Formats: sequence, structure tokens, C-alpha cells
Amino acid sequence: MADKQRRKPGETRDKLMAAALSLVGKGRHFASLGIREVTREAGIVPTSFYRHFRNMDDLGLQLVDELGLVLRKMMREARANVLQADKLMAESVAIFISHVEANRSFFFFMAQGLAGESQAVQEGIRSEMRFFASELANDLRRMRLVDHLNDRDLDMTCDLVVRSVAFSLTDLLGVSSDDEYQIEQVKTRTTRFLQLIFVGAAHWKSVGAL
Amino acid sequence: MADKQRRKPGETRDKLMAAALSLVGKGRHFASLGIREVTREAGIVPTSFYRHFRNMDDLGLQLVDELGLVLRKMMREARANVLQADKLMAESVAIFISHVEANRSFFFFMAQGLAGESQAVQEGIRSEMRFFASELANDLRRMRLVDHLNDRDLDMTCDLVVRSVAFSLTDLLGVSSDDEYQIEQVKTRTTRFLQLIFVGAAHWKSVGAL
DNA sequence: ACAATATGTGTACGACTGTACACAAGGTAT
DNA sequence: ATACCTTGTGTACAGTCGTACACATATTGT
Repeated sequence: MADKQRRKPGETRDKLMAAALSLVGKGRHFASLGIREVTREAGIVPTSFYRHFRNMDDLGLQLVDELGLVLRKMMREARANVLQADKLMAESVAIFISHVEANRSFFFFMAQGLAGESQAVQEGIRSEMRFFASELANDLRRMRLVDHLNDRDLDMTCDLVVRSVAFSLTDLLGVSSDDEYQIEQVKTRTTRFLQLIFVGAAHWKSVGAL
Repeated sequence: MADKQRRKPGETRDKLMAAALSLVGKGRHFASLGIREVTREAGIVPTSFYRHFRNMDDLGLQLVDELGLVLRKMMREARANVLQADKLMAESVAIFISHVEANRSFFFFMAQGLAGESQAVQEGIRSEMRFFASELANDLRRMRLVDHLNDRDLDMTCDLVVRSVAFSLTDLLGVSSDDEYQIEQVKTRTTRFLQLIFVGAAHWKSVGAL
């Protein structure tokens, strides 16, 4: 038998996930990936796939979990760097964009998964977004920037914010990662979206009561 | 040879597109569909596919064109039914939802295509959305509801509106089509999103100038 | 009426697919 | 040291895939 080097536990598993992600990053859609294709990309024999995943959907679910880690890291960084309220949105969007650039394939996967084939993956990603929105709401409460909003309206606002940013993902992934100009465009546009939303939130009570 | 009935021109072509759409409506992802699968669903021999499309991407592009027709029909209906400004948003959202329910598969295809495998399909759908946003801007101008906004800000607002509604599509397609309660939830939430955005737009100048 | 064209059918083939199975080799526990 | 368990490999097979080709029929143009 060809040399079989067993390394750290989980290494092959990681290679498989990385391989799937890499194919997605190259423009393939996750739903169209096959087991053989992924194992080939990972440099592993096809049957070995089953040692780690039951099928491609299973692999997708585990990717969602890892995506969650990426998002949490992003959130932590945003919390650490966004101190003054006046630059809150521009800074946050910048951090978001830098994370997308640093983990392009992951966010490709996320964008695809939102309307993907697997119900479970879809729900997983949506759940990550809900979590993100609720954390955002907590932060805003803590910073006392939205005292005039009740919880329900704040949740709605944060939901809309997260959705808008998520949609910008589609724009961002559509432009080449070294097209600085286009990226800047996406950034300013997204920032303006958020500003518009928060202007709305600031004046919401007056109309929201009806 | 088995009976070959040639009917109206374009009939088989339509059957193929309908078959692909039907598979998508059943939960499959367009990117994972194969030629054989689609022809099988259409009740047609595989090789006949090539009489009408060069490949699956080609079929996808033609579906985008048809999707454009659906959207235009929706726009026309909205223009005809939304007369008083105070119910503008709730009415529009209701019309949107009813069209989604009536053309579920089409909108599945649209949601998938936004992060799909084919660059061309992706661009096509995005282009439809841009068109929709610009038509919306025209209508709002004509109704003189946004006189305080300059063109650029109006475009941005409409862009955000269209994106928010498009994202709600994901919610809507995620719930069963006969779950009236959930659909109502999506409807009210989407409407509130739009209201929030327009409240923001109404007060935009004060902050947008900086 | 006849030729040309467009469209659907049947057959064929090599490539690729998912997955079952037996086996080998490294890690771990006794 | 021995037995086990986990993980990677190799082989195998039946099913599916895209697509090339020759052929049949219906429609269209003359």
C-alpha cells in the first residue's frame, strides 16, 4: 500500500472541509459538489470520506459551525475596535469587508447556503444571522445609542442591518478581490444603507406608534 | 420509432424550462441539475435538449428572461392597485407575496441565482433588480412622495428597498406555502422594514449632508 | 410536389458517480 | 506483547452523466 501517514486527529477531516471550501471559492456551487470531487481536491481516496462525514450535507453542516466561529471572531474584533459612536458604521463595515476578503470562500459558502439545497444548512446559516443580530442589539443597548427604541423595534432594526450587510456580501463576492475601487464602492454604499436605517430608527417612534 | 408528435414551435423548449423550474421548486438547486435529469422530468429524450439549449447555463439565462416578465407583470399590478400613498407599502408587499406564492418556483430560482454558479445568471438577476429599483424610483418621483431627496439618495433608498424585499424572499420560500400565519409574519415584518427605511429617507437630508 | 430545414428519437460510449467490501497500518488500552 | 479500534487504501460494480451520431418525421419554402 502507498505510504499511509496518519497525522493528528481530525486532520483529514479538516482537509476535506478545506477542499470543499476551496472548490466553492473557485466558483463552484456547493450543491453541485460530489464526494469524489472533494476527496480528489483533498488528495484523499474517495472511500475515506465516510470516515468523517455521512454525506455532503453533513459536511455542509459542519462548515456552518466553522462559519459561526469566523463570524464570532469578526464580532469580537468589531467590539474591540469600534469605540467612538460616530464612526461606528463605517468602521464596522470596514471590519466586515476585511473579514470577507480574508475568508472569501467561507462567505461564498454562506451566500450560497442561504438559498441552498440543504434545509439544514439553510437553517443553520439563518440561525447564525439571528444570533448576530441579537448580539448587535445587545451592543447597541449597552452603548445606550438606542434608548428611545423598545426591544421589538430594536430587534427589527438590527435584523434589517444584518440583512443589508449580508446582501452586500453578494456584491462584494461579485467583484474581484483586488479591485480596490469596486470594494470601496461596496463599502460606502453599505455604510450609507446602515446610516439610512439608523436615521430611520432614530425617528421611528414618531411613526412606529401608528 | 415511437410516435413523435411535433406541436407548436417552442413547446418542447417551454417544457424543458418548466421541468427545470419544477425541479427547483421541489427543493433541488439549479446548479446541481443535469441535462438528463431535466429532460427526464420533461418527458423528452436527452439528446433533444441540444435542439434548444447549448447547456444548462444557457437554459438558466433564458429562465432569467422569463423571470423578468414575471417581475414586470408584478410591477404593473402594483402600479394599478396602489393608489393611495398611505397603504403603499403594505399593499406592495402583499402583491409581492401573492406573486411569489403564484410563481414559487420562479422565485426559488431567483433566490438561488443570486449566489449561483453561473456568473451570467447572477448578473442577469442583479440587473433585473437594478431595473426594478430604478422603476420604483421613477414611480416615487411621479407620486411626489420624495421631493426632498436628490436622485442619488433616492436611488440608494430604492436599492435598499429592493434588497430588503429580495431578502424577505428567502424567508418566504422557507415557509410552507399554506402556512398562513408564517406568511403573515413575513408580510408584516417586511412591511415594517420598508416603513423603517422610508422614515429614514424622510429624515435623511438632515444627516445625509455631512 | 419536392427539397430543405427544424425538431424529436434511439443507440452508443467513455467518463464519472456513490458506495460496499476487504485489507493494512498506526494508536491505545490492557 | 497482545488485542482492539480508528483511519486511510485499493478494488469493484452498477448506475448516471454529457454528448456524438445516424435516423425519422413534421413543417416550411419553392
